[in-house]
Order: sequence, then structure tokens, then C-alpha cells
Amino acid sequence: MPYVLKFDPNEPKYEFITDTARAVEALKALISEKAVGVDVETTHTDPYLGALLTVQIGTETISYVFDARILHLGEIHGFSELLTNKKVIKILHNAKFDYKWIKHFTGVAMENIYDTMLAEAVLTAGLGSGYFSLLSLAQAYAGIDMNKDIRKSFAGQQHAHFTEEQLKYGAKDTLVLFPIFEQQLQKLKKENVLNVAKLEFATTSVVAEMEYRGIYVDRKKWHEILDIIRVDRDKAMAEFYEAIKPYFPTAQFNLFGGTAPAINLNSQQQLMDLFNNKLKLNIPSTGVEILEEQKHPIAQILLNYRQSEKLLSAFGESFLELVNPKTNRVHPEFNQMGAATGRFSCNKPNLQQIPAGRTASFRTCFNPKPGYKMVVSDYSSMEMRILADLSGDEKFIKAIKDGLDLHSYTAALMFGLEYTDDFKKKYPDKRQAAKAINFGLMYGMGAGSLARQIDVTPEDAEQYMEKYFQSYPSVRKWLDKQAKDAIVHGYSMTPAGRKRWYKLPEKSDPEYRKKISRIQRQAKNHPIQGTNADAIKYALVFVQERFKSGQYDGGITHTVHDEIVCEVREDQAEEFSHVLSNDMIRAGEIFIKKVPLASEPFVGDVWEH
DNA sequence: AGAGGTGGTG
DNA sequence: CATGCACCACCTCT
Repeated sequence: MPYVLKFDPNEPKYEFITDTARAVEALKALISEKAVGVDVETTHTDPYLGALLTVQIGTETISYVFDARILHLGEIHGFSELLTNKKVIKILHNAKFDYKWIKHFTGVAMENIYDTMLAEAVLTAGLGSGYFSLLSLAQAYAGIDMNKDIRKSFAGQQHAHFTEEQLKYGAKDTLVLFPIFEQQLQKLKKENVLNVAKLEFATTSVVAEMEYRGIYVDRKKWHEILDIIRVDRDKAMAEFYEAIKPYFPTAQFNLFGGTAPAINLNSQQQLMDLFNNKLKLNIPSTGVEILEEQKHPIAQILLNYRQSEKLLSAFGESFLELVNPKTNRVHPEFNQMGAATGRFSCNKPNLQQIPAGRTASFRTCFNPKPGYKMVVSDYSSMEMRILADLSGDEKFIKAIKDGLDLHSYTAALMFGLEYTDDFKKKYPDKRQAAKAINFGLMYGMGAGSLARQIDVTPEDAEQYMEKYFQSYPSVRKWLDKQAKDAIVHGYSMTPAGRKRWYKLPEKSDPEYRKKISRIQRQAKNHPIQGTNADAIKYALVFVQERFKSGQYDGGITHTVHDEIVCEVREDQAEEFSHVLSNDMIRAGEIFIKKVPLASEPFVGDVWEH
């Protein structure tokens, strides 16, 4: 049945509230509602740098526009009571944005959130971009055109009077949430993903708190690391230009007597010309895997240059510019539906791609605030445990239960060797090969790429894989079933019920097989990666409760797929580290019942372990 | 502005 | 028949 609008999009009913007495009355009326729409207007996107102008809270028929410049909302009776009330659903679009502003300016931490943006992301995972504007949802669910230009007009409105146009716009933003909410709810139930949506909603306030808190970055130390890398980079660059001199006999001299670089080291086009036309190496690309095979010294020099240049460009000044001048911390944006699998993505800066090796120790620059410790915990080999559990493979499960080193154990089975505690030392190559298989098959890898990766013939790789699947027969069965089901149903699913949909190609599509194969690989991986995501989201909710309840002093600073990083008051850190690990395990056990889980805690002064 | 190449993370 | 999942940032080139 079509949804009937309860308001007039051209004349939205609203009340502009500037006095406390009227605010109290409005809030009193609102608290008996089943659900309210909430939105804010601000002068900026960053609560640390801007001002809160209005908070709109409304029903499906009327929106109350509270003037946050005049009213002390945090102290007004009924405001906190309404926004933290667990019986009244707060409907928002991209709730973490409003959450941060309301928290910052009123001290109120909203509860019981329904987020129309996240709901849409859950409903279209794998199909869309993961980002949905209120504009597009208003159009799709209510046929309403929203004027996006008015939002920009709030930037300079800190003291001036709002126009009626602006107030109407603000009001419409809460009114339009209802038709979206009502219809999404039906869809979420119909697709059986309401529980996943609820997990996302519970997670969103945790994400808001995490972004709001941010994490301290030691800029001085960061610069010291950059200086060292820059020396290496310049050295490699000099070596490179020296080495290519013979190939550029006409190398021009510029006006200042120095040589003008004959080649832009960052131009793959010019490099290809050098390697193929001058050096006659005939390489298909200049990627690491190709260059590593080349004997020519220039290839090695380029690799050295690239290694340093990569770090300087991706983690240089541009990174430090993202440190917030007010807080001296970075406040990355975490997109909780950033990946089609349910994983987080992260940007500005992307803390999920800070180098982890020991060569570039950027992670040591992330420190707790004074009097606090970094407390970190990682799930150990989580995706392998998930695969063991979901496939129900007895041998696989037993190996985990017995606490064996899984890569070594797989190697022992595949190569017919005896498993011992020092297997890793005795057969490092065999273990490495098994590791490649263990990971690769979770991505649906074929024998061809396995052969390339562990440097054996395709025939050998084929044999290894066959041996692997003979060792773990249920794993093969399970993977095959995921691939098949995805094509039959058009989606794959985690045990938590998180779905990822696929756009199936037409039979006539010239790339039909290629596309089907790709979907099959994605469908094999999705329940594994997605279950990890489900677990970490539950864990984040559990852990946040530890801080919110006042049990521990501190907060979550960030999360990297299978890792949660917190800063916790020094005297509580050690104890908290075990609480953190246990919460992560407890969260995982909601979905993983047959296999024991582990999460390793660390306490220190840096984000690194 | 967008695509493609490269490379950082789990 | 093609052949490893999920991201984001920076660079060059068009």
C-alpha cells in the first residue's frame, strides 16, 4: 500500500521556539511520541570549529525548531529526557553527525537511534555506493524535492535572524524522515535484515563518540620519521638519475648548470618507456611484483625510491594537515557501512592504512593523553576461525581447539609431514605456502594465482589445493555452497543475517562468466569478512558501555577490522585490557558457537604491539 | 573531474 | 571462460 504523507511538502508545519517555557511544553508533548525526527543546522561540519544553530525535533506532522543560539538546550527540562529516552525512537539521517553536535553543545548523548542512511545501506549492501543523501531518499520514498542550497546558507547565520525559507527547510528535514522510516521498516522486515540494521543503529553512537574523541598524534615525532625517510628517498632518486644517464646522452642542462631530470620518477608512462624502449626489459607494468623479478639495478633502485616516496606522499604533510587545531588530534571519519561486506571504511585520515611494519614506525606517534594508556586488542586469526565454524569442518575445528598453529598444521596435512610445536622453524617454506592457501581460499583464489604467489608450477599448486580440500572436505563443500547460493538467490548472507546483494549479469553479457566468477568469489568471502564485521560491531557496543556506565575512564579511539584501540586511565588500563578482550570474544560468540575465539590484549604508550 | 596505476592496511 | 576479498590516498595523464 502506498504511503500517505502526513504533511504538506510546500507548507511544512513548524514552530520556531526561542523561549524556554515554550521549549519545555514542546518537549513534554514530544516525549509521549513513539518516534521523533531529529536534525540540526550548523555553521560548519566540525563541531569543534563551528556553532550549533538549531535543533529540530518533530513528529510526522509538525517540527519544532529550537533556536540553539538562545536556548540552553542541555539545561532545559525534557531535552535530555527525550533524547536519551529508550522508548522514543530518534529518527535521523546520518545520525552520528547530529549526535556529535548535540553532545558537544548540550552534553546530551542520544539513545535509541534509527538512522535512515544506515538502513538504506543495509538494504542495498553490494548494490549502491553505501552513501545516501537525505535528498535521494526523500525523492525515492516520498517523491519530495529537497532544496539543498538552503543548507549552505546557514554557514554565516550565527547571529542573524533565520528566514522563513530556512526554518521551513529545517522543519522539512525532520518531517521527511517519517515516510522514509515507515517504508524502510517494512523493507527491513521483508528482507529479514532488521536485526542487522539494529546492530548498525546501536553502533552509530559508538562511532560518533569515537570520531568525536579522535586520537592524539605526536607531530614532532612524525616529522622525525619523515626526515629519515626523505633522506632515503633522495638517495634513491640520485642513484636513479645517475643510473639512467647513459640512456639519455643528450641530457639537457638547465640554466643553473644542473641536469634537468630526464624522467619524472612518478610517471609510469615515462618509466615504461625507459624499461621497454631503452632497457629492453619488456615488462607489462612497473608494479612491485614485476620489478622484483628484474635483475637490472635500475629496477631495484626504483623499488627503493617507491618505498620511501609512497610513505612520504601518503603519510607526509598531507596527513598532518588533518590534525585538528582545537584538539591536536585527528578525528577520522569512520563509515560503518563503508564496505559491501559490512566492514568499516575510514578516511581523512584513513587510520586503517597506517603502515604496520617495523620499518615505518608511524604507529608509535599515536599516543594516549597524559595519565592514560593505549589499550589494544586484536582477534587472533579471526577469519580462519569463522571459516572453521561456518563450514563445520571437524578436523579444522579440532586443530583450533587444540591450540595448534593453523598454518603449520595445514602444511603438515598438505605435505604429509608430522605436526610438531617447532614446525614453523623446521619448515618455514611449507608453512608459508599453507598460509597463502589458508588466506587465498577465503577469497576464492584459483591454482594459477596460488602458483604465482608461492612460486611453484600451476600443476603443483593444483595438487596442493586438492590436498588442502581433501584435508578439510567440509570447507570445500561450504565454499561451493556459498558460491552456488549467491547465484540462485542474488545475495550472500552472514549468520547474523547481514546480506550482500549482487547484480547478476545477463546470459548474453560477453563477460558473463567473468562476472559470475567474481560474484562467486565475493560470496565465498562475504560471510567470513562480514561475520568479523558483525562481531567487531557488537564488541564496540559492549566496550562503549564500559565507558558510558562510568565503569572505566577513557574511550575508544579507533578500530581496524579485527582490532579495537582505546585510551584508558593508567591505573585501570591493565584490568581493562582483559575486559576489552573478553568483550570482543563475547561478541564473537554470538555468531561463532563451535570454535573458541581469542583476542590478544596489549597495554602501552603507543598504538603498536 | 575522472580514470588508471601503484601501494598502504586487514 | 577467467582465475584472490575488502578498502583509501596519492600520482600522472587525459
